[in-house]
Amino acid sequence: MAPPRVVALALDGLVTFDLACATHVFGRDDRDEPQLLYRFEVCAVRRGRVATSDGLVIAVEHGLEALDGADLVVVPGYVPTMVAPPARALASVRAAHARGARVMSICIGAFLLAHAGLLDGRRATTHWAACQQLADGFPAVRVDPDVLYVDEGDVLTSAGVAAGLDLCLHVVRKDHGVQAATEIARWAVVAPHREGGQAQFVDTPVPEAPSASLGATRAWALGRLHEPLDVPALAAHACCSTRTFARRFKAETGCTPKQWLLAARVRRAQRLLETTDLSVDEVARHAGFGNAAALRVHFERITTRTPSAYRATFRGVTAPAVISS
DNA sequence: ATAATAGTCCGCCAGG
DNA sequence: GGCCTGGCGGACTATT
Repeated sequence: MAPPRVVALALDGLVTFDLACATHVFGRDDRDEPQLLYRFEVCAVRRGRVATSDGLVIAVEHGLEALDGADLVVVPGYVPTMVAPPARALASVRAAHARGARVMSICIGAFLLAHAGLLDGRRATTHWAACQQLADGFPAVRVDPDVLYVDEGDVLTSAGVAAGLDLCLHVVRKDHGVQAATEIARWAVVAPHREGGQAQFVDTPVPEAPSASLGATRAWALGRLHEPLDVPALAAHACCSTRTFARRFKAETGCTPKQWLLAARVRRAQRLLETTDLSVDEVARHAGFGNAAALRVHFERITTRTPSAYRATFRGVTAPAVISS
């Protein structure tokens, strides 16, 4: 099976960083890779130079016809947002979507999807500072300002700037499994997984000194996911009450301790399904679930697949790789 | 598949 | 007064 073809649409006024997120995740050829995960191209309304909002000028090799063969269209942010992009660009993106391609936006790239009508009736997000404008300008869009990204299946949107990376990694995770996504994340030196539902505002987005944060407790928990961890145990490790622990945890990570733990356990299970032949029940126990039924509930909620379907999709198809964390 | 039980979350509030 | 902590009750969620 040929790797999915990813085409990013570079509009005038493009936010360079947004395009770079996609380039870095989908277009990398900077390490030994036994099989290419994606074919990646950049296109513009017409082949040639595109001026970015940052003052850089980039040379783009393809025109809109590149979208015709895309499996995934990536729309980076651009300014100004409320001016309708060229009709030909909108038509090409709409046509790609109608043909069955997935369409994703990074940051304020969501406005192009909105102008194209692809967000009507759908849940979507964008940079927190632009959410109000998106909601006002496009009343049919259900704007969620409190998440890092929204996956509506064929249409995906992400919040500001770096959340675009999270969405790109989310796509890799869905297409190629957690193992491949984790390896890319490690290469890019970003956190391997932030939940899409995580709040855009966390009180301490910049890491504090380790002694002041709960990072050590999270790391401790990741090392013993197979044990029956509960919130009192985590709080004890962090040397504070459960109430204070839960409050700090949410302030730092944007999600509650139990939900974080469940997500971490599902990720562990995903990796075991990809890399071992353990039965689903054994995987469940290794990942800290009491039995396969308990695993299934959360596995399906988070990945929208059953454990065995997940294994059938990914077992053996990801690049052989060093196991991390 | 369901219901009973145990665990989690969060607003509220008092105390330091 | 402003800020953080942690105990409590009741709604909600997970587990078996």
